[in-house]
Amino acid sequence: MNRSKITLADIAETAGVSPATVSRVLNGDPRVATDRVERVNRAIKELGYSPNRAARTLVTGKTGLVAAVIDSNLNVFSDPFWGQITTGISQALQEANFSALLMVRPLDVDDPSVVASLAPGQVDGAIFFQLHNDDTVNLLQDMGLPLVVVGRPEASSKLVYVDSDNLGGAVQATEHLIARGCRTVATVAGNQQLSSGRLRLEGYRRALVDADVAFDESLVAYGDWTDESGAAAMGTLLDSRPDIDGVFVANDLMALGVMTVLEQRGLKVPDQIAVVGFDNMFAGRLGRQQLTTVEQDVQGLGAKAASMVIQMIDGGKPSSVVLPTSLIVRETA
Amino acid sequence: MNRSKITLADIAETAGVSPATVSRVLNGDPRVATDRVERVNRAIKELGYSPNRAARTLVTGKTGLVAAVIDSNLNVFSDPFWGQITTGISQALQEANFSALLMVRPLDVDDPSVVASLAPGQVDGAIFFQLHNDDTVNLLQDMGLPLVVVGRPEASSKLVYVDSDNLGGAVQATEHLIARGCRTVATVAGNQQLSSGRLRLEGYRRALVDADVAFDESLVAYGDWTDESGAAAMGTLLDSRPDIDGVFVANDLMALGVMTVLEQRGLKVPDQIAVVGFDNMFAGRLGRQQLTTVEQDVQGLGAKAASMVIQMIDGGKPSSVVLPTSLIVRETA
DNA sequence: TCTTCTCCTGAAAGCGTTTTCACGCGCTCA
DNA sequence: TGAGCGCGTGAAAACGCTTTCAGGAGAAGA
Repeated sequence: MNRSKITLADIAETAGVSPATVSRVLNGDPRVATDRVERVNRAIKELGYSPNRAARTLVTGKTGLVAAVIDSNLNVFSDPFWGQITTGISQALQEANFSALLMVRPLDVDDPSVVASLAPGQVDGAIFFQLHNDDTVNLLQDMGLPLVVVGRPEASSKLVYVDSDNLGGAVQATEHLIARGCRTVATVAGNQQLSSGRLRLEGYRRALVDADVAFDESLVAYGDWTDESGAAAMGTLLDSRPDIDGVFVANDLMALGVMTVLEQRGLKVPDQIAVVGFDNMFAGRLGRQQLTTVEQDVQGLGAKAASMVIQMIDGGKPSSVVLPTSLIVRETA
Repeated sequence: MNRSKITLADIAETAGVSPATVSRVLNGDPRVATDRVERVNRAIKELGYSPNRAARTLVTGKTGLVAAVIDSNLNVFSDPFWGQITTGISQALQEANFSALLMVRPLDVDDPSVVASLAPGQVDGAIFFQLHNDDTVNLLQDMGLPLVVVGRPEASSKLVYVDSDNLGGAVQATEHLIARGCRTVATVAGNQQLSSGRLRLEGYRRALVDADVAFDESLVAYGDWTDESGAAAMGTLLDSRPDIDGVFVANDLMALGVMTVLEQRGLKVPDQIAVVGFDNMFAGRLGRQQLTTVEQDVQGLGAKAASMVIQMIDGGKPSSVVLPTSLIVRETA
């Protein structure tokens, strides 16, 4: 049970070879004679040895660590996707023998601590989540840190990102509503501080324009992604525009609120008013129906981000990626 | 911009002192003359130096890392709490100058890789999430790894854990139903593989017994935490026992399904049937009402786990903790 | 047979810190 | 005034690994 201190030297001794040889075996150097490889591996297994990361890092300069950085000012906390994304990241990193370092920090203040934690030599790369401002990230990039952003940075930014096709998904959703015959299509938009919120609204607008329908401000209401805010937004919308016969809701949680309001007002879904959500968060029914929604591959988002960062660490220059979304037609539209 | 290689030796040189002195300043050794401290700090700022973790780890033997380990066989992924817990952990660790290492791995197979990643010297401590089997964890504990479990391990286990008061919360919820006059209280239980599922069911049972109501198997249906399964369970329940006038649902997502079914069947909530959930996941309305539910402090759970692990790293022997839950009475019961 | 390669191996340097140890200095206390 | 003390400092060893370098043993070529 005293695994306390088994070093490479120990196993060199019991295997009767030099430390250098052990190191070579560990790193798969093909030049070592097979019988020695055998002896070394046996010794490793026997003594239950595992190499000391710190020592290895010290000489190679590679930490084997990739940081996943979340702006704590952002409430991604309660987002159910957060778990899936981190899972995607963690597993993809793991397969490439990296570990994920989790950092939930305020990014907007000029906090030197986050920069220090990510300075060269501390981690090999980093993945940032949808940020308010890019300053810190740009600084780190200039310092030579391989990094990718999950979500969409400012258009002018040079940052490499990976994102779901929020725009395309919103277009699909809205087109679907138009195609099924809705004449007055409204939207409950999400937080416009976030690129996902902006793009889903823009997709709605674009689909309308493409269908030669004028964009009408009075058909847009804003929520903050919560079910509550969705309900409130839908209420406002209906009060001013009772003629609405279709609504694209920027996420499923708000759609939950929307469905509730529609039921309270006795509006039949989808006959009187059709509803499309975004996220595919609920497998089951919302009110009387199953929600038609846009699905995104959240775990894939994380995995992609991880593989891109690894690519950059290996000296590659991957370009930004937008992952496709797909419309899942169920009962509400 | 060439932060590439600034070492302690560099700043020793520009400050005109020995490396040893710089190290002492870095570690707040009080014995260094104030003017030298001043000189050193100036040099540090000037050169933008930050100490190399690996080198430090190598000599001190402390990594400054705490692993957060999740069984990937478990689908905590989609659990919205996962984000909050990790946030709690990450922030609490950060305050104590530790970093969180995220590991999503299969724990039930005899995977040596997870043990190797957590062997002494790789991390200072670990936090495990509700596990199916304790073998790996016990092994690591025997190897001297400071660790705490989030969730409830087997009763016989020696593991230190932190958990919400699932039992107490369920008792509260059920008592509330009884107190408001429900005569036939059913429950939609969660996954019985998980301690939370078992304890919430047990709490329901205990509250009944305490109120001198016989526990009746036909009033129990099982779901798997999803809204779909909640709806199915409630349907089954009502088919066999139309006399039910109150139901404790083991989580809010299933309660969402339950509410839908009740509405479909035209049952008035809470007059004909009262509903209490668990988790306080939805701020808004479910169907026509706002859900009465049991709230747990998820982020606090993570923070507590982190502080306990730190305590253990510092040589302490914290005992297990059960965090209180509270009943939030709204409209459905 | 003697050189020249090739192949495998070990010795040793070095990665950037912390920490022990010893030293010199200026005091205080007999 | 001399012994002793505490304090601040630097030299150097150590942490566990990788990697360069050089050497020894054969094999191949002359």
